[in-house]
Amino acid sequence: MLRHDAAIVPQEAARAARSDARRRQILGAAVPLMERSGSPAVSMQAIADEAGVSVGLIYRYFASKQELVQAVTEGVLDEMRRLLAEALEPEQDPVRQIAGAFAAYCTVIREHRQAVMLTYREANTLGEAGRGVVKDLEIRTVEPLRSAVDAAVEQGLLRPIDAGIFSYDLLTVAHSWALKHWYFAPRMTFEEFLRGQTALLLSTAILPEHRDRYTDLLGDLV
Amino acid sequence: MLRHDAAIVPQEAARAARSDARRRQILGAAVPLMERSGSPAVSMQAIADEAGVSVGLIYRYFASKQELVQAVTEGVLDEMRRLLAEALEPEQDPVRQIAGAFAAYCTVIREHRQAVMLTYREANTLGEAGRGVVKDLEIRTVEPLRSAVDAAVEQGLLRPIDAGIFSYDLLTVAHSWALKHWYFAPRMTFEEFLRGQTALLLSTAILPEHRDRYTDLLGDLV
Amino acid sequence: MLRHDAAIVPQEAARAARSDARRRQILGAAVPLMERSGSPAVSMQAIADEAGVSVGLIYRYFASKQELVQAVTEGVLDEMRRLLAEALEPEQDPVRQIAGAFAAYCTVIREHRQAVMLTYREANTLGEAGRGVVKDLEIRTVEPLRSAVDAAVEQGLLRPIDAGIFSYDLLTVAHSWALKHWYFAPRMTFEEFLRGQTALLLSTAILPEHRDRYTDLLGDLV
Amino acid sequence: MLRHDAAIVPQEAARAARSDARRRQILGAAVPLMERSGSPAVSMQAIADEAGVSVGLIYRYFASKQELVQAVTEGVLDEMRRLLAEALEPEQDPVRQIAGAFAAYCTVIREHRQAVMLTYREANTLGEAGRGVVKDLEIRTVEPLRSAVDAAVEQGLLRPIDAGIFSYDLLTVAHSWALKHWYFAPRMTFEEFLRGQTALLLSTAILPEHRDRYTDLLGDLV
DNA sequence: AATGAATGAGTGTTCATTCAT
DNA sequence: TATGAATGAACACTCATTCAT
Repeated sequence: MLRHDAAIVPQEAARAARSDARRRQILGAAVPLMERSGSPAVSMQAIADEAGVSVGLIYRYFASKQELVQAVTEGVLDEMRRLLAEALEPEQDPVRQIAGAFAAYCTVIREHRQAVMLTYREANTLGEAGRGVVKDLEIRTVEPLRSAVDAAVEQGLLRPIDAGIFSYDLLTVAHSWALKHWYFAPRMTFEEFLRGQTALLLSTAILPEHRDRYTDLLGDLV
Repeated sequence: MLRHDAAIVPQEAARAARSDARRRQILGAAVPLMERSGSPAVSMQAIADEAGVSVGLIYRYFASKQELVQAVTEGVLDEMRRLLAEALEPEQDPVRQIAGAFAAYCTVIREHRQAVMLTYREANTLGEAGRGVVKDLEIRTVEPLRSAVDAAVEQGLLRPIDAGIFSYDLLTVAHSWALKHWYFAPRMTFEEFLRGQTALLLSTAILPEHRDRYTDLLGDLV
Repeated sequence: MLRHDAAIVPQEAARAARSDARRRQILGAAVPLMERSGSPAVSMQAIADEAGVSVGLIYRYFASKQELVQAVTEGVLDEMRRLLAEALEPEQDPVRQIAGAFAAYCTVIREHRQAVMLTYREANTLGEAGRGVVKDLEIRTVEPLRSAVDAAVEQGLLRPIDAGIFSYDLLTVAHSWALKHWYFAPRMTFEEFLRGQTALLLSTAILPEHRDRYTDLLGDLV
Repeated sequence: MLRHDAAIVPQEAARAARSDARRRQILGAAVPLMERSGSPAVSMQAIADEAGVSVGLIYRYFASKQELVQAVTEGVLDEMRRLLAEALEPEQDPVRQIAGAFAAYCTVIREHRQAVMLTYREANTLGEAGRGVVKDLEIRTVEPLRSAVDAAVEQGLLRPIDAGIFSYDLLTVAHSWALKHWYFAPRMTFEEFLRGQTALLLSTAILPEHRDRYTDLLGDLV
């Protein structure tokens, strides 16, 4: 019996691995297409062609187009969250943690503008369940930022602002490099955007008596 | 000849007026449908039914669905701009002008959440030309805010912040009541959102020596 | 107002007439195809081609394939009923009425073997509602036969047989010229089938004292 | 060589036995599915799942779905024939043989209504060859009935009726408990159906001078 | 100016069949 | 022998667009 199991289990593991690879292959084809044109404009045939598989095979891995769109959106959001978590650098000072996280967000968003726009576009076409997942993922994404803000307030570095509002504003403004790219990009470089927004938003929050410690972040707005 | 002209011109004017009424009738049917479901999910037949006209007639006023979607989007944006302009109250103090404009934006957005989301959704499906119009309209929308910021900086009430960035951040944050409604709405009332955001964003910018004059706007964050 | 109505009503009547003609055109194409191959084997495209219209147009007149199949089946059954009613000759003697109706049934069935088989095949693929209509039509079809049997029993010409069973047996046996055509056709002519079955089934029922009056129907079986 | 053969032959027999078991396993899964829904509505995957084998394996035993449908139909017909042969009780009197066979037919049909309907439905979708087998099986099925009728006629118990017609009518009427179940079932019990039809059909055929011997069969219709 | 019948290309989805393992 | 992943043609159905009236 043990031998039997020993023979079976790796076989099943191999199958699961192949199956996972297929899913990734299909999603990998679908993501850029949907980033470019939005899910309604992308046909299953186009995805199949891009992935180099047949239409029928997609339906072996995703029950419907709706489910595929859902998986694409969640995948993109999860990837964003992962990248953001990864981009965070360890930092003792909570204010510098906030600034670092904001910079990390902006940098990742700069590299994945299409992905950000996809999440805004598709979030509304998803069903109720799908929307729930999207929300959860976004809240988990903001989490590091939020806890840094909480810590900074607790340590008396920031005014007693609402961490929920402030961290979401930071995320929203970071997203605006993608959503309002046509506005910002012709007017400033990404670095100027990042520096300007950091100064603008942080100068809000830092208590006057601690500003001197963050002149590098606040620039002209000390 | 003169008489002829005299007879024709009003006739043409009447025709133009009727034509305009038809356009508005069709757009008036299309807007709520597309706000609810997004343009790809709304068929020309559905719009015709809603408007009480035939499909064929729509094509007499809009060359294609694409063009109708464009007109819907522009119409919504223009309506937003108009409403915002209208909501602005005359105000001498530029800082209070900013606060007033932001409050006006938020209030209008609160009443037209679907419209805001439509502009984000459709903006990316429009062609290059369409996108240009959208951008122009948005810039014209921010204009009152921007010039108030400029004036406030000039009068030495605000730090020397970039008016372009700051006014766009204000717009973006106002939009977030629509875009992130699922996040904010369960956590606070609209009034709390408005008061909190106003204090948060303005406290950034107002120079310390002038803060006392705006304690009503800054709340706990003076 | 009257003049207005006078202008409108014929217009609508004309439209209804055209619409009816279209329905008939589509059904006229669908019926022989489905008689030949059964509804699942006939594609909407094939029906459209046969009718010389586009697929889309079919859906203007029938909401779904299911509904079209239903209409085809009902149409065939109704046509059968109509033909049978038409083939009935006025006849005083109820026994001769029965024989005449049976002969009429067989004759119509002989000309529409495919149609009979279609009704047997499709009846089971129809939904509950559809099945109801089929049953009603069949019961209405047997009605003339049934009332003739009732009359004959009442007048003491037949034994006290169950008219419901007997008339349905007559229908079933008439159908068997279509359903078991491969069996009967090589063994006898249609006339032999008709004469044989009439004698066989009627000799059952006629009371001995009246048999002499029907020697022409009973043949060797008097 | 002999030893080789001796080793091979049982091996081949074992293989054939296994192969037969597989066929039965697959058919056993396909029959109820197709009885319920008709062959076009049953996918090969569904049959494989029901049988607990893979799709591929089905194709090792049946060259195509068509062939499987054929085998299912033949299997059902053959099973019907077997059951009917089995249900026949030894009986000296040919008239009682006829009545017994008819009762046996009706009883088996009552238990296998779906199977009967399947044979009517599928018979027309089979190819020419398939139809041939179906016919042969049906003729073999009627055979006991037919020879009983022949014997009864020869012994002077029945009028000189055509045994081919009469035995087929008996089969057809027996089938009508399945085909017209919606009509008969709400109007009478199965026992009433059987008794009524037996009396009705036999009273046709039995010569007057012998009727007294069969009052139990003829009921009111003696 | 206005209608809506008509088109047909295109969509998402299914499923009989094959074949590498 | 047995699997089930993979194929792709076919299906029912939709809808932007046209055009005779």
